[in-house]
Amino acid sequence: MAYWLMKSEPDVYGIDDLAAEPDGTEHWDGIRNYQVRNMFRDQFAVGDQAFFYHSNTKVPGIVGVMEVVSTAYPDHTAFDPKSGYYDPKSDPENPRWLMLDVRYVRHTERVITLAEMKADPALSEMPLVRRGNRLSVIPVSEAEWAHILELEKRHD
DNA sequence: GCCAACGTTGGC
DNA sequence: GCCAACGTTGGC
Repeated sequence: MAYWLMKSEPDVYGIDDLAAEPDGTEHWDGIRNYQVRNMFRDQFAVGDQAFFYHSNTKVPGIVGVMEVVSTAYPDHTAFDPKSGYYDPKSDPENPRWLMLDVRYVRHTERVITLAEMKADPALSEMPLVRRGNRLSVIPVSEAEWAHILELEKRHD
């Protein structure tokens, strides 16, 4: 089983939106980056766990946990000219972009902020805290996953 | 709102 | 196939 961190802007789609979905399940669409698409295609498996991360917000950080509940399949928003994610170079005969389904597991007890993860030597190898990283889906090692869950229990 | 970093596009 | 221009991401 693998672990992931998946970013979303709370103004667009946040952890509360996922929690409110029927069965807490929704597709993770709109990925338009080849590295992420390849991770979806080659590395994601049903049962994987993922952190829900709020980006582009006042206090960026991890706000929840979710579970991967499907393998990757074509992202239909790419076929829809009315969608903000429309990509004329993707068509149903030869889909360029993929999405998959995730299910809400829980909110974290508190926001585990980017600032504290950056300051933590145990997490210094995470692409999340590395300069210039722009991926919206990031692999997390088992050790990092466990460490972040420990961080969650710390309260100042 | 600014801007650094980086991916993509397209002319040549 | 190079690379400048452009667009996007996302922290601050």
